[in-house]
Amino acid sequence: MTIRIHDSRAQRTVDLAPVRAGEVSFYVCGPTVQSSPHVGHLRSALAYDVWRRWLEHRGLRTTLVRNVTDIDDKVLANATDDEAWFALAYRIELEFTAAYRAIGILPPTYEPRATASIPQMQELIQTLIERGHAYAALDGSADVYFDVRSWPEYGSLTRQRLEDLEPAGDADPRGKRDTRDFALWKASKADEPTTASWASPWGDGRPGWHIECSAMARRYLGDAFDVHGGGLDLRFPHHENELAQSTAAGLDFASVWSHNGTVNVDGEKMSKSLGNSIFAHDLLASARPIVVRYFLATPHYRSAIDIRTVEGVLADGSLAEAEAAFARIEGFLERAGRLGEVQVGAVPDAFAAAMDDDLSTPQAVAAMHDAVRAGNAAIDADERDAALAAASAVRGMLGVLGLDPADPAWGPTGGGAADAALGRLVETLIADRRAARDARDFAAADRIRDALAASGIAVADGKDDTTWSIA
RNA sequence: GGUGGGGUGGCCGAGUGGUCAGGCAGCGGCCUGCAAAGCCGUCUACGCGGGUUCGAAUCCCGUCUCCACCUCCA
Repeated sequence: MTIRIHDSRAQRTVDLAPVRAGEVSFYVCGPTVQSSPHVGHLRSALAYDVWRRWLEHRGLRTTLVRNVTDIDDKVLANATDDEAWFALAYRIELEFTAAYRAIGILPPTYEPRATASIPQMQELIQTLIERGHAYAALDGSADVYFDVRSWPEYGSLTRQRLEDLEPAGDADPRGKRDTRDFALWKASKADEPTTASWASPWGDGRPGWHIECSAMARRYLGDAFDVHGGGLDLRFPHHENELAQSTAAGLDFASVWSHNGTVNVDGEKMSKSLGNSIFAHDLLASARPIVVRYFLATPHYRSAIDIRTVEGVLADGSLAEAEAAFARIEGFLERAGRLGEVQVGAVPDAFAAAMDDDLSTPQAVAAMHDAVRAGNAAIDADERDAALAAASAVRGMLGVLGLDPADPAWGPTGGGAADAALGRLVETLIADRRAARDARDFAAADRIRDALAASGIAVADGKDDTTWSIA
């Protein structure tokens, strides 16, 4: 078994060769906790959650670090007199945690906050200065910049030549040797709260955006690790700068650079200026959480996902299609469940081969639908064993994808006095309808069915029994 | 201008040389008292123009076009 993964730096799909045998280490860029989570954040975290589940399924131990950037220009900008920057950051962090959990994303192995690794960042900066790749600002401020001209490999991740790049806009260029140099350490400014300032050898200040990831990846995963992941939009400048910092400091850093695709809405990139951002809250209000996960996990993790609405209604476009497709799978498991207990079975070879090949979930999901169809056909043909075998394979595949409806993560499936009362009521009506049908009084039978339908309850007549479900 | 990724049937979305992706929607059939669900069958494909090849969505050349990044962004 060889697992292949696409490396953005090499621009090709490579065999995954862990730095430490039997263990795969991931560093994934998490959010800057400045405003509520949107679909793009969910998609990115989900992509690496599925990676992790698959690798674990293959018997590899995984360590996944996903950071929380809790100090940043925007965090400071969004703070108010009533809500300090650290209070804002924590409130938003909790929103992220809730959104991740809602769609079944497992907590990372570690989830470090940037503010808890300031000494490690300073150590890295010091190393860069000593090696001649960073310098204190020329204007006497406490700023420290990375010297891009000192590092010939700068630009190698995104294959850009220095001359083609535009100036980095992260600080007053007067203190820079080159406008494309970027900040490692940012001097405290008069209008910034003292709580957002740390002492350093170069003066009070706070870390630049990129250094935190280099420092935390090293702290939790070591000088060399396997996969650095994140959204495609982070490739430049963020990942380019991370790579430059870490390698210029003498670290091996990540073996593979992985980038997940972005999320668009009706063909346009989500952005605040267009006013078309879809927040996790919107998505979860428009579809069941498990369907949201199905919707986000089914396309390949490197392709763009386009969320289509129907005249702006989120629930009616591609989410509705996902609901229909997933309901088909659930319906099969439900029918099979009436024949006997459905175990969590082994995944078919086609599914495993697809997942091994750079996590090709579209093909893996196709294999799952094939099993659903075969299982449904077996039910129709009264082949109980074949039906249950197909169902257990489907459960196995769903489990790996984090989509098993029976997983407690999706909440209790029924139970409670109200559910029990509803069940008895519906069963009574169904018995009445059965009596009417036996008497060939179809008008009465249809009245009962219509009444149930009007309450959102669908009935379906099988060969020997009638089942019902809440639509 | 630089870097990277696309253009596949009504819609979404796989597929790097030769049998089928898969889903949603449609149509026909089976099943049903009628439905629903399910199963079977089925239609419209590979941006355009050349080329290589016995054979191309898949390789080569040209061309049109869309998008992302280069500026905070998962």
